[in-house]
Parts: sequence; structure tokens; C-alpha cells
Amino acid sequence: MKETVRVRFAPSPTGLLHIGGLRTALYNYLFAKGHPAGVFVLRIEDTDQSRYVEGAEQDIIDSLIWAGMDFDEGPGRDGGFGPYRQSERKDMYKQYAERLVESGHAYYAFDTPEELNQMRERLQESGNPSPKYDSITRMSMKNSLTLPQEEVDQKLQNGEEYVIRLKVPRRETIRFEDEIRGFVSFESKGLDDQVLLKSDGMPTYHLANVVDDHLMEITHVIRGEEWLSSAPKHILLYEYLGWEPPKMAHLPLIMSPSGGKLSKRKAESEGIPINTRDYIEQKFEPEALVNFLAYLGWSPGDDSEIHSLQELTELFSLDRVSKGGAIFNYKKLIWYNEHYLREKPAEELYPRIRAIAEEHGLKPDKAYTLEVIPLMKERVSKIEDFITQGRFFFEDPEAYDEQALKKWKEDSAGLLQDYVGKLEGIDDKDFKADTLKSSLKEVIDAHGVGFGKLMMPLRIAVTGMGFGPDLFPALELIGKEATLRRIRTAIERLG
RNA sequence: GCCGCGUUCGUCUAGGGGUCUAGGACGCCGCCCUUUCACGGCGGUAGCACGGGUUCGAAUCCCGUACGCGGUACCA
Repeated sequence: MKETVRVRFAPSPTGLLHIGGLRTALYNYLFAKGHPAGVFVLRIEDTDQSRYVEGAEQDIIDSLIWAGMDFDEGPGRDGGFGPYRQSERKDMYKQYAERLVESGHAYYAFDTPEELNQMRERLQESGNPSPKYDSITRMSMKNSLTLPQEEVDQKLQNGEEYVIRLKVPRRETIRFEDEIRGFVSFESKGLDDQVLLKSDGMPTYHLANVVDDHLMEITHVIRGEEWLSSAPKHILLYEYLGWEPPKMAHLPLIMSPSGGKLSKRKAESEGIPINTRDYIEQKFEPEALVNFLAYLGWSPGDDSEIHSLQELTELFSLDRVSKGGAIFNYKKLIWYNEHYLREKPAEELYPRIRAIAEEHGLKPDKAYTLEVIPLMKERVSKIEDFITQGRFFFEDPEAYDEQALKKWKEDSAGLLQDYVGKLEGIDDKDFKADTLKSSLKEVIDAHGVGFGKLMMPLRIAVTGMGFGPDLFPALELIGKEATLRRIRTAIERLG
């Protein structure tokens, strides 16, 4: 019988949740939910007090929930493995570090930052481009391997600052199987004696991570590729602690269109929102972001493109995750957004559109808006477009689009004037799309001009723009009174 | 520099020795629909990084090169 799958998303609360972090969370979520009784844990890795950002944890939680990825265990949701903030687990780590010292796999080090710097500079000067605190250099540093036992005890007793470092073996090949990449191996001589316990008593990521993953009975560690290089240290830690390591999967990174990790700076200069918060504020459809992100570095292997979160959980598997980095394709995201927007019924869209309208100082009527939605739906990319592009449904245009004005010709006012004459003769109850269209035809026939001659000026007068939804149904909705008022205003203003 | 990981259309990917004259999607272009724009439909554009092997046969396996990315902290 296979054990229950338990995975964790372990972000550091150093800022708003990055879009790459959201994808890591998504893959973890999909993997967990794709297994019977799989558990998705949220663990907050706040061991670096200097980088802690107030509110970051809440942002992470809000972002996950917005995306539909509710966690099973995490802060405020104890599943018997809490607490889920590493700062609250501080006392647990020290004993494991000490256990490693006792078993000879770690040691106390008393070097000051200055001494560490000196060592690095000295080594660099002698031609070593990446000086490490390792099996060779540690013998010339101040630690429990070089100092007499009495001095070490004395220092510890005096409460002098110290760190605990992992004693990485001199020559050893560390090999493990990555679920995505297959077997990966590292030589221990390339590793440094990683600090496990910092001088403030907090564990570093490496120790905390291994201890927590073990204690929380995590079965699969699914994280970004930036961790691949430190994975051998983790493997060593599991071995020295006598624990069985979880399965590991290192995800390809999300790259910027200009290359490289999608950093805040790059993303912004390339017009890509970087934080999940940005997508929430820009009112993206969460289903679109999720679908897009799922396919950024993974595919189900068939030609399908559209899947709900639920379907994705059934389809997802680690062996179908690609190995190379994936460049963020903003246009495809927009395509997904359009798709999901079109799929949603007007009733569902209405409350959100209403809220946006109110932000724009409009007070839309429900029944009326419900009729506007189908007219606009096929042409919007984001839900805000219903208002930014369809504002004319709710109020007279204040200005006319400059580009559109090029279509306003000498004879436009005269043609519109004739059209006004036709409209005045139509009863309110007969103010329908097809009647409006045939009236327009009568006018252009009388003048012997083409359809567009009157169509474009009419559109500009009523909507203020040169493009938009099917005009006659729009006029019908806007109504006789407002339509006439707008045309007259335009004739007056544009001559 | 060193270590590690990667490399199929512009982008995301399918492909795991013959069925590949390499498939799908986004984008772009064209046509149709629509007497606007868009949606939709149809079609087109464009790719196995390079060089060696292995094999009857390689996008698929091996080696090398190039390029890219990641790591190289008492940050995660």
C-alpha cells in the first residue's frame, strides 16, 4: 500500500507572492490533489528576520485562495504537524543541529564575519575565484575542529556567538534521482560547510527545510530549479540524521522574454505583472492564470489547451513536466483570459462588472447591463474592458476618439441630420435594431452613398469610438432619446 | 572561474530509433463570414543549436562544442 502523498509549498514571506511562486504552488497543489487523500501543506519559511515583510504571509494566503488552491494544512489550519511558521518552530531545530555535532557530522564555528571575509579575500588573492568554508579551509578557521575542547566549551559557556556548520566530506559523490531530471550527481568537494544554525539561533533554510519536511512527513518536495544545487546538501542531511529523503522534483524556471529568471525589474520593464496581487488587481480571471501557468512548463501530452483546475489535477504528472526554462508569454495569457471571459454567463459577470462600473462613477441598471454583456463579451480581453470600451452604454460620450474622427467627413453631419429625421418618426416601441438598420439604408440610398458613409459617423456620434459592438442592437439598447441626443450633440460639435 | 541543469517553429509544447515530407496552441499574415470592428471558420508562415559517432535507419541513443539558465551567503 502506497503512503499518502503529502507536499508542501514553502514560500518565504519577504514580499508579495511572485508569479513563479504561484506556479510552484500550483504544481504542488495539482500533484497533491491528483492523488487520493493527497495533502497540500502551506509552510511559511520565515527564518530570515531581516527580510521579513509584514503582510506578506497574508498576501500568500489570499493569492492561493484567489487562484482556487486552498491548502489543507498551514497557519491557522493545523493538521497535526504544526506549527507551520518556522519562526514558531525555532526551538525544534537546534536539537537536530546538535545531534549532528554529536555524531560528528557538524561542528561549532566561532569565526566573525570579518574573519570570514578575510579568509575569502586571502583565497581570492591567491587565485581561488570561489573561496569556500570547506574540508580544507575549515582547518585554518576558528571552530570546534581546530580549537582545543576546553576552549570550545569555554566559548559556549561564555555565550559567545557561534554557528553550527555541516561537515561536508572531502571526497564523496552524492547522487539522487530527481523526478523530473532523472539521476543527478554532485561531488562533495564542490559543496561548502553550510551553516545550519545561525548565530541568532535560527536555522538556515537548509536545516529547517530538511527537518520540517521530515517531521511533516512530506513525501515529495516540488520546488524551483534554483534549489537543485543545494539538494546534495539536503541529501547529506537526511543521511546524517538517519532519515529517508522525500522524492524530489526541481521545476524549470519561468523566464523573462528577454532571457533570464523573471525578476521583478525585468518583468516590469517588459510589461508583465510580477506579483499574483497584480493579477488580482488587474482583474484577471483566476482560471485563466491557472490554466496558463499549468501549461508553462508542463503539458498533458495531447492537443488540449483548456482545462479547469479540477481537470488539471487529474491530468497532472511530474514526468510530464519539461526540463528547460519557459518564457512567459503574456499574449497567450490574454488569450486564456478572453476564453474564460467568454465562457462565463452574463449573470456571473454582472456583479463584477457592476463593481468596476461603480469605480468609474457609473450606476448601471442590472437588467440593462445584462443585455449589454452579450454585446460586448466577444470583444473584451479583460473584464474591465466591458466598462473602458463599453462606457457609452452607460453615458453619453464626452469626447471623440481622435483616430475615429478621421472618418468624420464633410457630408457626415448632413447624412446624420437626415437619419435623425427618420429616427424621430419611429415610435419608442419600434426602436429596434432591424428598423434602425433599414432606416439607415433608406438614407444612404436617397443620397446614393455607401453604407460606411453614414455608419461610421453614427458610430462616432453615439459611442465616441471608431470600433465597437454591432451598432444597431447597441442603439436599440441605448434607446431613442439618448441616441437622438448624442447625434445632435455630435452634429453640433463636429459640424 | 568552478559546479549543476538545460537546448524541437518568435513563444508554450507533442515527439522517447522507422508511422516525422516533425503535430497542436499563442502570435503574425491571407481568405471567408460581417456593408464597421471583433468573434468564428478556413488556409498560410516558421523549428529538431552545431559537429562527431552508434545503427540498415536518429528530432529521438552516446560523446564533444557552442549557447542559455541556475548555484557558488550566518537569503530563501
